[in-house]
Amino acid sequence: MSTEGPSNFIRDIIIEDIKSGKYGGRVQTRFPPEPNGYLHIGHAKAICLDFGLAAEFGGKCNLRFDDTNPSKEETEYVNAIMEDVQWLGFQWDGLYYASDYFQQLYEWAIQLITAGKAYVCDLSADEIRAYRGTLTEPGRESPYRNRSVEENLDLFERMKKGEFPDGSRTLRARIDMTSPILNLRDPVMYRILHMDHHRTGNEWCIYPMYDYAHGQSDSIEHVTHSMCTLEFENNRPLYNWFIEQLGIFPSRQYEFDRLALTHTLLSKRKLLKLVEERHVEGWDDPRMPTLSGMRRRGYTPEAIRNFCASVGVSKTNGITQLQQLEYFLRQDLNRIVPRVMCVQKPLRVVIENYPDDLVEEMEAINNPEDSSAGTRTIPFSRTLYIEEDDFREDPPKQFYRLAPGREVRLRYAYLITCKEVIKDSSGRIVELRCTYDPATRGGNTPDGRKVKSTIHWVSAAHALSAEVRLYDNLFVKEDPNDVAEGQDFTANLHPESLQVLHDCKVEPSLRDAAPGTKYQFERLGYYCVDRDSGQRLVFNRTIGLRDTWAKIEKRATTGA
RNA sequence: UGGGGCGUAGCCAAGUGGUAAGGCACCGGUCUUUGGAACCGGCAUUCGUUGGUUCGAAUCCACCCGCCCCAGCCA
Repeated sequence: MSTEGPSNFIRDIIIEDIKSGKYGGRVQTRFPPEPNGYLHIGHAKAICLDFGLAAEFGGKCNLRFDDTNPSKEETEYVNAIMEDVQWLGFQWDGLYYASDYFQQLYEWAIQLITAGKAYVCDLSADEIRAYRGTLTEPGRESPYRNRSVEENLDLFERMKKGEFPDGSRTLRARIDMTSPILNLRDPVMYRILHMDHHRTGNEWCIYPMYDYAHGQSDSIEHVTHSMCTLEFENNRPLYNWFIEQLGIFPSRQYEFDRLALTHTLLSKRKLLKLVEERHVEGWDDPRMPTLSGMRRRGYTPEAIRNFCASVGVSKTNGITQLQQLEYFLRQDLNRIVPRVMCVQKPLRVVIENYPDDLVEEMEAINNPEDSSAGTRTIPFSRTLYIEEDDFREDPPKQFYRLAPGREVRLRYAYLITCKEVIKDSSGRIVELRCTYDPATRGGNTPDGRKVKSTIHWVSAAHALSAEVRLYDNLFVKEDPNDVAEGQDFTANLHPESLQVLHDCKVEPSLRDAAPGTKYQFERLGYYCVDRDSGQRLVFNRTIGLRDTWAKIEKRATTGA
């Protein structure tokens, strides 16, 4: 057991519990998603906590699907969730479903009815709401609250048998209609729903509510520490009430703050709207904050886990800046991903004094952060492509890339000097005529001369064409929900969150790059091969490199 | 005077009576065949406010202010 390193209040509680011998030093947690949608980065924080704490203290963590509402749940989501949890790097001990417990829950309901702690109520949904009272006024007791145990037992059994239509009756806990805690004002335990369930089919037509299922499910699994997000603080009294009335294993619930990120939406309802209204291409669109979207974008599980660890666990409603996530992404990618050259916006360069028929293989380092990654060779020839942004006919101050008369280094190749700029009839620069210094092969300068810039390139005759998809934040504003009256978050959608470049040039070593493979395009950023890639190469930009020049240039144009 | 939570730097966050960790961002600098990475340095006399207790308060007490959650037969 480790008690070193950054802690948090839940971890501290666990350490205390182990020390005091509560639960015999055992730690059992669970991650309990409802299979009604895809997992996103917010869930990743919960997963890291649930699985991470169990692992740290030699405990176990179950994956339990909270599938108590058949109207929203599907097997497709169950499978996607399992895939995402494993991709993130975690393996559950037990795999369970709340629906596994339907029979036990039903028997416990009968036990509560028998004890006079639950009753069948014939009030409609509207009536129940009216009887519940308000935040400041107490509720009123249902006229059905004092039915006899026998009648309740009979009615509940008939509810189960399917004798009544949806919505006609509910089973309610008999607690206190005047409680200041709204959840305790005779909460509904069961509702009638004649609907197929993704696992139990038509076996049941009454389904337990979250509050009646969750705590008992934890208890059945002997969960010691049940973590959930802050909005469930209000449910804790009820969670405890059922466990106490039933006299079952005392699981305890602890609430922590939900993850929130700038420029990002993490509400299943809103993400669903983005998908349905085709603002994105699907749940795994690389701009989505879903784990499947992030995976396709090129995120690594390690980066996400490190990020989750960095934001900590507390009870404050904070909004973490996206840059913090991006930092951990770059950090991980930087040390594991091979470098390669890609020219996104090609500008032709002809080396006038380089032999027309010569092709040299230049040796390049695959990953300067990892010497075991070795080297590869890249063909060099007379006609090349360089990045359009790496040349300025009239270079501004502090721009030290290529310009007329200026010398720069071609990465791993030669030093070249720009002699002439060729334009088309419209004045657009179409080609640069340069000369190279044969003594600088590999980019070395035997005379010790310095050049201020090294730029990337690709041999025109050897380059492969590729499509590159550049992604930006899906939302322009930090808070996507910050909109004018009458608008919704879609008003904040970034019109250029996806930009497709169709004729990028990549070095030939990328010919057979398989989908999912990650690279750093030198000086540009991190990219990965999209699943759309085939005979035609398609890359997703995961994240750009930090760009100091862009910052300088922006500062200059903004007029600082 | 409904209940439950939370306020420490631009953001996240340690800290639980002994004189404000760390990370992101930002700003300098070193180094560099990626304007990347790495490295060095800077960045809260003050912890929502106001009082009080104390030799000593972000930590204890009181009041006030602000924000979040709860009135689904959703989870």
